[in-house]
Amino acid sequence: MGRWVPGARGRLQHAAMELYADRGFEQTTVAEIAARAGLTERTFFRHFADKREVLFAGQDELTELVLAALAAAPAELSALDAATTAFTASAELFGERPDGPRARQSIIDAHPELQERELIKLARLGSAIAEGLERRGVTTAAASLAAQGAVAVFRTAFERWVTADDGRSLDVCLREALAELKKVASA
Amino acid sequence: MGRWVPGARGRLQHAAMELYADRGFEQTTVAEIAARAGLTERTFFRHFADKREVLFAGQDELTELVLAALAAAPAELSALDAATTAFTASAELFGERPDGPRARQSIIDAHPELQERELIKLARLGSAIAEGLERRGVTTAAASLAAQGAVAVFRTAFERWVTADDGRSLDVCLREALAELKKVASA
DNA sequence: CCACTGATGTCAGCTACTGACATGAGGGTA
DNA sequence: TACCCTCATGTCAGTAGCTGACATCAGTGG
Repeated sequence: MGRWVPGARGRLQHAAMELYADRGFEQTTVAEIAARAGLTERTFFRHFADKREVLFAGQDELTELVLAALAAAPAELSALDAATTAFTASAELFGERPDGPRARQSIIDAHPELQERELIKLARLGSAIAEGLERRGVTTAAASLAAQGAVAVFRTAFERWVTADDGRSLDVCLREALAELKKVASA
Repeated sequence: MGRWVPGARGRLQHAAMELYADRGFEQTTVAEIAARAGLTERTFFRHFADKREVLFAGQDELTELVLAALAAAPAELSALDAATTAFTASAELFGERPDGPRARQSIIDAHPELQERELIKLARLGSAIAEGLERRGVTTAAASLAAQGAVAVFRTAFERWVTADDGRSLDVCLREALAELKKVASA
């Protein structure tokens, strides 16, 4: 057996989720999270840049998935269609049932500091998508607007998927939201 | 003459802008800002909730201006058109020349922590606009998407206005960006 | 047998932020 | 004039997020 129990990072994430959900983000200290994970505060900050980041560890994978899907999208799709469709690939990350994402999202929704972090992650994702669109030949301005539109569609779809009781897939929600955005923009 | 030099709040804002611009946001301590303004650290936190908020003091006025303009917009305008046009009223806040806003924006652009704050302010502005649209009879989903679209248009237009050398007005930039979004969404 | 690596622990320190209490000029009132 | 009340600011002590420097020691490879 090794010197340390393996999976420190995962234990920290798990402990943080539980404590943030139980007593709230501000009422939880990093020392408490570390203790619950059987580690020290210093180790927490070696795995995560700050107290919020522990909830956003999967974000980079999301970006990679979406970018790969975007690069693989048929060339004849419009910028907005391509970007939105690329989000379909994110289902691979979230899984079939929205239960897990729902728990995490309810923590974020309850704490403005966490919303700030989520927003900048989404903004960066949007910038990455815009770059991906430019690589497809879309002009800079159009790419930026299409990317922001796609992110708005994703947010809407994700919220609906997480909230809804019916078993609609994220994919279906994305298509619905995309259609609504197009309708809104052409009215 | 009073016990204190008046204008404490303004002095704090001014000192913070200068120091953030000079040595960067993280390298500036609140104690230094307060000292430059002839006050104490404690007083800084009585005027501003945290170290970032000092740069975002005018945000509430922006929201009020835009909401008022939205309420006054002709009923026959589409949701997206109404929301975008409402941003025209913000010119009253920014002034004719982009020099002031440009300085502030370059500070924000250089510091992720400040971008986070800016993003949540914009998100809240978007939510407020969505509510305003619902009051005009737009459905919840369409209102949310139109509001996010309008915010994206505003961001694009604002950046262009602040960056550009030519003397294009914010108003013109808004119209351009709106046309581009519509084009992107209908392609 | 030894040197090196790398995840973790320990410790000291800075700074953002907060609560509790003190201060004292301005202004109103008897 | 004497009194008191308000309220922006000061003072002080304390919590907690976060960092740098250094120590520890199982595993690994030579």
